[in-house]
Amino acid sequence: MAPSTDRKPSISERALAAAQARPPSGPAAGDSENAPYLEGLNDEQRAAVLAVEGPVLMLAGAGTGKTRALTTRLAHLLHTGRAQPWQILAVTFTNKAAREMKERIAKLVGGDVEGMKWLGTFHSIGAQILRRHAELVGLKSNFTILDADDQARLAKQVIEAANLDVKRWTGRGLAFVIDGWKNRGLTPDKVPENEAWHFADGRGIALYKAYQSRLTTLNAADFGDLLVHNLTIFQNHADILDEYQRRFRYMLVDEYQDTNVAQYLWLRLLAQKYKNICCVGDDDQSIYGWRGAEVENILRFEKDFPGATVIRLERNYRSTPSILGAASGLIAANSERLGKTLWTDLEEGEKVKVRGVWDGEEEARLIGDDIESEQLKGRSLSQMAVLVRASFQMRAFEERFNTLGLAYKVVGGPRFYEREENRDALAYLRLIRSPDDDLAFDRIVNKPKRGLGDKALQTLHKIARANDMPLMAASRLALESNELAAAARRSLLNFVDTIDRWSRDAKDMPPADLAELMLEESGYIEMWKNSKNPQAPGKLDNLKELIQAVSEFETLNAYLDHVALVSELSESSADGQIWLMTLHAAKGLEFPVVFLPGWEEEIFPSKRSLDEKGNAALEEERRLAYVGVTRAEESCRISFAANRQIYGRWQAAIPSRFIDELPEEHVEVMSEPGLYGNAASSLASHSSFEGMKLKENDYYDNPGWKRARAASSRPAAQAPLIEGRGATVSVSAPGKSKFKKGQRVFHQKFGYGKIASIEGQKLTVNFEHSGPKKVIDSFVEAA
DNA sequence: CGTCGCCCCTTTTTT
DNA sequence: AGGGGCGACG
Repeated sequence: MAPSTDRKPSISERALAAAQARPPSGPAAGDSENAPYLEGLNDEQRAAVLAVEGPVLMLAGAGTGKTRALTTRLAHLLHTGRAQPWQILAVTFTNKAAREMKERIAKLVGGDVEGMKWLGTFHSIGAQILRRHAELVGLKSNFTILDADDQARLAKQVIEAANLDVKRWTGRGLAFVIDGWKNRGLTPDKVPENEAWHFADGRGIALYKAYQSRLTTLNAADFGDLLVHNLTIFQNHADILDEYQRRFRYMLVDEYQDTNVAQYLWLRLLAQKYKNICCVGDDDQSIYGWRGAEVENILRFEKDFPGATVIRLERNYRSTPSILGAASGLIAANSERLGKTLWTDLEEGEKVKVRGVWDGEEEARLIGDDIESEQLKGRSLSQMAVLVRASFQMRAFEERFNTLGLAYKVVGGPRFYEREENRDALAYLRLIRSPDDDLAFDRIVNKPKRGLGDKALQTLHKIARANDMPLMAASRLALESNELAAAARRSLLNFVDTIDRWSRDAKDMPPADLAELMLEESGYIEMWKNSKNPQAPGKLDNLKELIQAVSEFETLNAYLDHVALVSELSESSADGQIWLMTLHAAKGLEFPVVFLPGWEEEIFPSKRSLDEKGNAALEEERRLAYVGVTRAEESCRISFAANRQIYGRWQAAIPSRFIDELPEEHVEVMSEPGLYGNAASSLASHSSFEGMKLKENDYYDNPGWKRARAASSRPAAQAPLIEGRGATVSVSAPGKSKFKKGQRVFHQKFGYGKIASIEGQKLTVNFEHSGPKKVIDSFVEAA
């Protein structure tokens, strides 16, 4: 693929020229357009580095060397003395991105990035600022940061307190609605009246208020608060805003397409003074709309910052033309785009492979086989990744990899700190740091059992509510009254005293020692040692690991903040391990070989996105597919299964519409490897491609296909077929079924059933054993 | 007070 | 399929 002739280099070239023409301004001691770190950058990247003054929007396609341009830009700012490390605000979206940026800058400028204390995620920087001014929003600086679980728990309490039906109105539901408001920067007083109906028949805003007031009592902030409180402080205290505006001479924002309104407002406030803000993003990779991200932010940048320099990075260094072509064809189906033309000089390479399989197990087996054969060809495991839509899809692969003895590494899998024992341990630590943390108190006051059961707890809650005080304080009050039974009182006294003692210990003890002491003395470790729960040994191991993690921090505060904001153990190196992760987690990464399983309707695109009205959600799914394909450098292998187990039930699956959208010229349809010799396989897939322009529903009628699955040990006569765009298959195209309503049919997985309705080739069949299901007609035969 | 068993929901995606 | 929540029992 060659650069198209009508690209518009003019903007970036102009920017480059302008940047070069501008005499070094400010204390630009070593300013130079020939600095060594600029070597090897292309013109656009260079422009992005050198256009330091004023607003800059960098539209960077996948694999165009965005991070390189970005980190070089930072190095340039530092190197030329335009800014001290602490005068630069650099925000990323994920911890991973922040870490990577730090490392790369360190390489460029040598070691000294520690001074860059304002490089981090929105949330970590928001938390940092909030700690300094917490009292202005009614918190203490040692406030607790709640995670999603605590948040839902608290929301549930609020719902209960309002005497609403907890079954009908869940804590998670309320937390979700409140999150939505916070994502838009709305405090309870700013939520439009008519949105009260978003929850509990019009009580939404009142509940939001109650929730916030509970948070204040608990001395806690949820994720959304970290930014919204910042906004409140900035808006109410001009002097503080001014201080930060002055501090941040240069601002840099990564993944700008993923920012939500609150983040946008936050950035705009901070940038008002110098307007040296550089936002980097790619509208085609916006995949966090569900979390409140607004692509509009990127689309209106030039309006917000008039005179902004816009630079496009369109030269892709990562993927082969086939992969790029497939991805471009796919994303072209979206309507709301700024539009970009990626190009590359790399060699053609292999086509994107698409493979249909019988079910999820077979898919995992074949991918496992592929991985092993790549390994035999000398590819290391860490060069390969399996990217799934949702984490429940990982299990099949983990099982298969375990069977094969392949080392794999899950990114963003079950979270370490979400496990029961670790959350308990953290609750102990949290209570030491912030005695007002009722959620922590509730969690561990009777764990291990201390004879403080429901009865006692209810009394404590009652006292706490009556006096509007935290449970810890209520406990002290209760000890001076007669409201508790004697045994409970003794036990509570002991508990409170112990907490007090630990709090004193905490002052002059390394946090890891404290953690160990607490877990021992509280009897918590003992509790698991005595437990006959089969998972107990593992839990004890996790607790050890947790103490180990604490030991990497100097203060308890630092550790707890880290846990709240990072929520993962530091990653072990992935040498010699296959990567297994969600598509979301894969953003920003690249791998020579990428497997994309599960491309089926209702999985990918997800059911939820299909249920949504309008096509915004569907377009986001498509962007996610685009992200997936563009992770691949050399080989991209998509697969789909005809049957999938979901919620423990077998479902017939339909190939994803995204498969149809891949341009034919970049796709190769594969049959099942291992069933063919290599030569035969490529022959089969080639001839199939030609021969495959069969009648529409022949794809599933293809006897080879069917046979392959009936007896998967027997070579299929012909590859499963998929045609390119247009003529396809078509699962989605209307066709006529050869069956009649009411007819009795047989399906290999579901057995016998009667056809209830027919819609094109999609049948709804009432199976005798497995109930009503939708299946493709070619999967059943007349019975 | 603790254990058993039934029923419900779950599966997006992350800070 | 699996886990959590809740009610019924010991």
